Parts: sequence; structure tokens; C-alpha cells
Amino acid sequence: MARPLLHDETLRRTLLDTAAAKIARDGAAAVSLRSIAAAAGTSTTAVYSLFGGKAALLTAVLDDGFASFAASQQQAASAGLEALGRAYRTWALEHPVLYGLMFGGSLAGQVPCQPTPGAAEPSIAPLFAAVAAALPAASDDEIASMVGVVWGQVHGLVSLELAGAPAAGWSWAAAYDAALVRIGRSLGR
Amino acid sequence: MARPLLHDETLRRTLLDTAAAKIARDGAAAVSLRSIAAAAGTSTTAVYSLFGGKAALLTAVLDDGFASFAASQQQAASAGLEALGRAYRTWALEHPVLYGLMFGGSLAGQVPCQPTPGAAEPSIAPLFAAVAAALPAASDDEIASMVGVVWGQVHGLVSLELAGAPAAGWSWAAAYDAALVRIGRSLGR
DNA sequence: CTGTGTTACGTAACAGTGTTATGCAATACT
DNA sequence: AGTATTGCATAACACTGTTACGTAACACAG
Repeated sequence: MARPLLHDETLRRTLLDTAAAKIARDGAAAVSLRSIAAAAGTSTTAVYSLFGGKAALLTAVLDDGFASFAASQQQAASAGLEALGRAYRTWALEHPVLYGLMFGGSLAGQVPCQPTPGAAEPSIAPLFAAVAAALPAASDDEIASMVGVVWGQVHGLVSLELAGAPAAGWSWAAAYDAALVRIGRSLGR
Repeated sequence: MARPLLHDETLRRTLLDTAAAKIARDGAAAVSLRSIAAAAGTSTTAVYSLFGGKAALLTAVLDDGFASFAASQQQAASAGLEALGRAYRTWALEHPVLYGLMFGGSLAGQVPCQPTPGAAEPSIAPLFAAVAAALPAASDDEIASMVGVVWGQVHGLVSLELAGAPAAGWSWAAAYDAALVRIGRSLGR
């Protein structure tokens, strides 16, 4: 017997990148496995060998997204909580489809893909640290609850903006600014 | 010539209800037009006669959802802003899939259905009124921005909870309570 | 009551989807 | 060099939304 060929890492990255590009352009539901494989210069079975199927490929794209998002958050972490909030919105607006897949309703089963459990945690770790630093006297429960509040506020505004919810009489950017100011004030003292 | 048969309103409601039930149980992407038609005791072409296709049927289900949600909000409106917030979460938790379709990323093109423009506005009209009543001295812009902030906060927490986002160290219910208290405090005076 | 124009919708076909069984070429070790 | 082992192309499968066709049912005119 002989040690067989390993998976081709180059093809894996090519598939991942073309899939991510197509998904970002047309949305996850409008992208077919055949078109991804054809654009990558291979066949559908390669996806099954390398990932396991369309859902697994989407999941891999999603995990890549979480890594990119977490890196963006960690880079902004040193500049303070407000910078963290701005980086959050910036990344989301730059990757609208990906953000929707990561934190939107897709987890609820619209598209059969879900990130590996715990994939989102590194993304909010900087927020957790910032809140903890701003509230040195708070208990763990208070800090945790506050993280939920801040994350919910930031995600909610970004999510509504991305979903195209009607901003009748206000702009989402203005609401976002106001929310960041309110958060900063209530955490400052 | 003769005035022809009108569309069968009974069949329309049957299709709408079975579609809504199936979507609520299995998610929008997992439901096929054939299964809906079969469960309703008819054929797929009936859906095309009555609605125009699968996307149009989903849109109709969605519009029904907006009507139900708006009714729930308007009913809670008289009981104050905090009651409005609780009713918001209650409805969303009772209709998780529908809520995700209505306000989640589906508008961004994951599933090819979109509510009629302006469908969400009656839903937030009570919130708008409550904020305006709580801030009688505020300008229109300030009120509008505050509506965005509050809506974003409430939607964000509900959306993250529904998406199954990890609540590492807190519960979404507790964060929601804390957020409502914070909103009430900052609007109270 | 009969006839006719108009419509609702069942049947069946179509193009396209994700998935899978089969087979062949390429490889890494003996 | 030989051979076991794998990657992946080909082609079939079951399924999807959509649509052409045909039939049965109806509202009105005579």
C-alpha cells in the first residue's frame, strides 16, 4: 500500500474564493454549485471531496467571514469602544450578504448552512473586553448583560439598515451615531 | 360573452394558511411549492393563477405577517413604551421564522421574496407615537433619530436571540430587560 | 334551456438544482 | 516498475420552480 494523494489546497482556496465572490454579488440562494465549480474550473464532485456538499461550502465561506470580521474588530480594539462600533458597521456595510448570513436569520434555517458553534465569540471578545474595562466596578453579570445590550444595539441598527428597512424621517447613519454617543455616555460614568 | 368566474377566495386563504404553517415549521427555503399545493388539496398551477408564483406566495404570507405584527403593536400601544417593547419580543418569539423573513436578511436576496414597500411602517407607527409622546420638547429630527435607536436596540436583541447567537455569560431575556430599562430611563426625563 | 366565450386548474413536460454511483487518470510508496 | 489509493470528470438520479396544453366549470345571451 502507499500513502495516497492529499487534498489539493490550491483548489480548495479557489473554490472558497469564487464561492465567496459569487455569494457577495448575487446572494447565497441564487448561487448554484454548478456555477461555482465551473467558475473555479472544476466539477461539482470536487466540492464534495473537499468540503462535503453545498451546505458545507457555504459554512466554510461563513467561517472565513467570521475570521475576517474578528480580525477587523481586534484591530480596532485598541482605539476604544466607539472605534469598535464604527469598525463594526464599516465591516458589515462592506460585506452585506456575508454579514446577513453570519448574524441574520439564515441560521434559523432559510439557507441550509450554519457556522461552526462558537464562531462568533472571537468577534465579540474585543467588545467584551472594552465593556469590562469601562465598568471596572461592575459585577460579571452586569458586564455580561451590558455586552448583550450594546451588541444588540449595534447589530440591530446595522441589520435594519442592511435589510433595507424604511428609515422614514431619519438616516441609519445618524441613528447609529446617536446610539454610539448614548452608549459612550452611559458607559463613561 | 359573459362575465367569467372570479378567483376562488377560499382556495386562496387555504393556500396562504398552509403555506404559512409549513414555512413556520420548516423554514422558507425547505418548503416546496408542490408540497404546499398538495397539502392544500390542489395543484401548483393554482398558485400561479392566484398569486403568480412561489415568490409572490411568500410575499403574500409575509404581508400577512406584517399585518399581524402591526396589530399586536397597536394593541400594546396604549399600555406604554415598555409594554410595546415586550409585545415586540413576544410576537417575534412566537413567529421566529416569519420575523426573520420580515426583518432579517431575506430582504437582501437570500430568498426571492420581498414585502410590499412600506409594509413595515404601520408596525413601527406605535413606537414612533410613544417616543414622540415621551419627548414632547424634542425636534422632529431628534425624535426620528431616537426611534431609530430604540427600534435598532429592540430588533437587534430579538434578532440575535432568534439567530441563536451565543449568549456567553448572559441571557438574552436579561439583556432585553436591561435594555428596556435603559430606554425607559433615558426617555423618562 | 341551450350555446358560447371565458376562466380555473389538473396533467405533463421542461430546464435547472443538489446529490451520488461509476470509472479513469494521477499519484506515493514498496 | 508495480500497485494500492485517491481526486475528480462523466453521467445519472430525484427534486425543484415554471410553463404549454387541455379539460371541466361557470356566467351570461339568445
